[in-house]
Amino acid sequence: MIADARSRTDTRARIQQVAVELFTEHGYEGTSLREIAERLGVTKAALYYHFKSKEDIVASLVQDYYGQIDALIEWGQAQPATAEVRREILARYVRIVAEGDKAFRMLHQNQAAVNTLAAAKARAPLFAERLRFLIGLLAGPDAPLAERVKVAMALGGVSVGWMYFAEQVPDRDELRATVTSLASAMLESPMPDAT
Amino acid sequence: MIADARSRTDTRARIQQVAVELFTEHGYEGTSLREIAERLGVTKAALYYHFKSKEDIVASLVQDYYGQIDALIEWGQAQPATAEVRREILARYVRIVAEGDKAFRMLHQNQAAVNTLAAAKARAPLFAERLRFLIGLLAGPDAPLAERVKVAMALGGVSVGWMYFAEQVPDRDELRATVTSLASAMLESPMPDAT
DNA sequence: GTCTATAGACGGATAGAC
DNA sequence: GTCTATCCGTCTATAGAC
Repeated sequence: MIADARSRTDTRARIQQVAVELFTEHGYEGTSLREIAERLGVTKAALYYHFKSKEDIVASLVQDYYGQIDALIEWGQAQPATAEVRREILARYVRIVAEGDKAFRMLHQNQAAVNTLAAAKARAPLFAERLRFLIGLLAGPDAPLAERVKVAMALGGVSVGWMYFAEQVPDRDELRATVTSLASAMLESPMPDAT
Repeated sequence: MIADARSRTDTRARIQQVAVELFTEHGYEGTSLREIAERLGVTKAALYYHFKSKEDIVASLVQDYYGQIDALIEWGQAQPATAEVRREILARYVRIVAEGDKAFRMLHQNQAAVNTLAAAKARAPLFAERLRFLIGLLAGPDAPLAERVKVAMALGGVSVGWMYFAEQVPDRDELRATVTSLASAMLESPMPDAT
């Protein structure tokens, strides 16, 4: 554990990390490879050794993140559809959001740009597609509309609740527990009467 | 009501409308003025008669939309802090989201780009700032963290719940009622025990 | 694995005619 | 109020030396 702890070829990981920061700050299209290279203290050309294009950088981030969501969906589909499983799916979802934090925020703040990049390759709006599966798992595939809306709102609440408070809270684990139990409570609450 | 119903100088409004569409599809930075002009059947230069810059176009959209939110916040601050007022604030918020629909989605999907544009002018991240005020109104300014998280989640749920279902639902008014009553129920529900 | 240098394209913005 | 023409900057990406 001495001398030049980073090195080897974690350069790739450092590029990803800086890219997340800058894409979050200035947006994907608003960030040039020059900026990324400068913050890393290398030149643009060096980036092209590790990634074949700018799009490839963001694609690697998308894959890392959505891979976790997809794994959760697969796991959920293999479980029985009980209330307890649903609670567990939700808890795991919150954990993914909480740990993927920075990448998650970046993707959220660049949905338009990221979706069009993805749309060029595969036919699938990223967020909406995953949300659809998660709603299916948590509400049952042919639950009435109001139930599905409730589930979507609970999941949306998780994103906003986490992202708004994560940076300003002393104890992130406590926040995670709070968000999880609030979202669970919403899932399990009966439908209110229409106003 | 005959002949050439659009004309006069609603060109400005048409530019805004097309801009919302394209910024949503390809992102703000991913959309060129050439594309906007082409879809309108005019040239780039024509746009500059109506807006002094590309940034100015998005600024006009931001102002239209956030002006409504700001008006709601002002109204709320002038009301007594009763449960009924809170329900009304929430109902009005949902109405703004539902009516501002397209602009709202565009702003959401371009947060990174839009925030940096705004940050250059005034020191204020747009979304976070408004959210802060709304949370203050709905939870009380020095409510405990968990309460504020609950409120943030309810508001976030409104955005996601509306945006995900708005395009695929037969009756938007019914969706609005559903979203409103679900969010209200969440606001008024007691805090669950931590898991 | 990182550099210098440059190709090649496209962007926002302006000038000035009509 | 819209057009043609053009300027100038920046960007992604590549070639080729070290």
